[in-house]
Amino acid sequence: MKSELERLLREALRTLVPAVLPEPADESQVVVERTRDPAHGDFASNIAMRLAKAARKNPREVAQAIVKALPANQLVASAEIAGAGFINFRLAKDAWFAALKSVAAQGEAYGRSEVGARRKVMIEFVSANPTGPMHVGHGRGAAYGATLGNLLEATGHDLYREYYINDAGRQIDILAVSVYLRYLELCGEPVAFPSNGYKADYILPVAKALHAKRAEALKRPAVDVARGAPPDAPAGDKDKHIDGLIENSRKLLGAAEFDSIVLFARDAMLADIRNDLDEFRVTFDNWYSERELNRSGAVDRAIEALRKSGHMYTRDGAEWFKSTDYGDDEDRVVIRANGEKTYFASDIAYHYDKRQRGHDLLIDVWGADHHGYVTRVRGALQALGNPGDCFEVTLMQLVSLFRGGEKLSMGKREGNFVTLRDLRNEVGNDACRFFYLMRSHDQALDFDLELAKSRSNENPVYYVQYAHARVCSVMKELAARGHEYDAAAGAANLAQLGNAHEQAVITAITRYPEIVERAALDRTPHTLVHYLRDLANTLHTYYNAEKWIVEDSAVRNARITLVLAVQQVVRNGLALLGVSAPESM
RNA sequence: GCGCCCGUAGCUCAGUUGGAUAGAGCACCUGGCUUCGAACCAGGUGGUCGGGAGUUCGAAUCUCUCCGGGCGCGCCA
Repeated sequence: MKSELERLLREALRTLVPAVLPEPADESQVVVERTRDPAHGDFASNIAMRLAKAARKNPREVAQAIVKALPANQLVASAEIAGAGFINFRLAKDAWFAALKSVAAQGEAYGRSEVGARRKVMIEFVSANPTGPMHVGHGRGAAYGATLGNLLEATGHDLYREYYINDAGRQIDILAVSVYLRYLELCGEPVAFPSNGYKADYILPVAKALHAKRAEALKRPAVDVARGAPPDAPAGDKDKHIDGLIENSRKLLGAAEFDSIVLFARDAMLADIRNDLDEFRVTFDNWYSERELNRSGAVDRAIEALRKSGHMYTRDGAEWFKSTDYGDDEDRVVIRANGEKTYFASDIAYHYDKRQRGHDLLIDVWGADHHGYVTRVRGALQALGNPGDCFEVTLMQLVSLFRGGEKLSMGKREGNFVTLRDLRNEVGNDACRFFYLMRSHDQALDFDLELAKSRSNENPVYYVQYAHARVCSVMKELAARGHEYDAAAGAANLAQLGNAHEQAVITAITRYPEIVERAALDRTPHTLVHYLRDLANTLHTYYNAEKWIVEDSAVRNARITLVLAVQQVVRNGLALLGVSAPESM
């Protein structure tokens, strides 16, 4: 539910519409919105224009009829026509004070709602390949997904957060063989390292741990490992080199033993990722393994179900999903001519499985470079009998790193990328999350390390946090001067709040529930960030304009009530963002 | 070539289910601490909303077209 104020106003207008118009009116035409500029009124509505359009009437006459019919009451103090079809409402003070009191009454729950109607939503995000540490691009998805999750939870959705582990297929084999080759070096059996293997520093500790655990048990002659996989393979044939090494290793060790290296390497990478995310205040209800998905037979079952749907066919020895039936540019291979299943097959099964587990809405947070996959995954879900709108993807645009204005190229294999952990250590978790969330997800993000580090004091996160700390500070000062805050007296004397600054503050506070709702439903956490900045601004302005700790106890308690409400909202908002609300800075 | 994202103040960005005079931050200029923390506040300079055409009472927002930038178009994952 939106704010109480809007609900009441909407209701009042809804009863009016039939009185103004003889024809029954569509409820969607009852539009009540906040004005950007409070000078226009507390609420504004362009209902007159919409109704006039629907009924082919003169907008001005409609507006006049509405204003005339709307009785001045406890809610609305005045209504006037302004602009093209706008009606500006001035709300009665009682309405404002009721809203203000509800902040104190609800505390941490202020801003929460049930618009989600307990809909079961799964959000899957990050899902970085466990082939190395997370980089700054993953950090954006992590911050976004975690906060969107918080928002959905706060708005009454039954939320489930999941991380999909890509631990099947070629990439994880390459990780394993990279670790194994380093392990062989430690055994005194060096093998020429493939150019497209993972040769970054983080591989070595894993190899050492493996060596510590298994000693020389996995040692095989270098010549055998390298046999038929010449490192001098011609350019463009890099894959042959590493594929040969993988195949030889698997043969020499046996499939089970090679798999144990795969799992060992995977778990080491996952432990690091998990720890990184924990520190970044990003948590999941479940970590779902692609490997297990395969093992359980879920992939085969999904493919079988897809065959029965009649949207599969064979061509050139491969099996294809007819995704063009669902708006894709071309059909997609599910089972290759060599009998192996594609990554797409896993994805079909995984998303099918999510639905089978009872989630109504699947939200995936992907990098924008995967946008081409949305249609085919949705198509597969539809072919399997699901509604198309049960699947939603938020695409995160690229994060580019700059150092002193110079763009850094990043390659995971080479390991010359800046990790999320490095970034967090340099900038801090709070600033990091705030910075990631400041921009719309479909806006490319340029992250300048020098700027983020050297000027972290100018990061807007401090501006918002300062508002919170400032109220804490005033409360300390209040006690130091021998006053005690009397909440009952504050609530009883809200009528003392009347100046323009106080009105602006109250207006900002009452907008909060609407902001949270919109941010959740539109999947736009950045709007909450901007709101908090605005809210902090109104508080700082108020602080500089008026003394809060005054001799008159009625005024003093009323003002303290107001600023404590702001503090509560700041705290609630920052909590959704995963940013701390410090008592002092 | 096709698909998606973007183009708004000097810089970084909000605003885009069509609505009032297009807004912030940074930078720049002016002013405010013997008075609850100046990590703050007040005021000011700064705009062909990439160009053009269209739709209508009304377009930064919708349509078309052109220009510029990014990403993706595999029987890889």
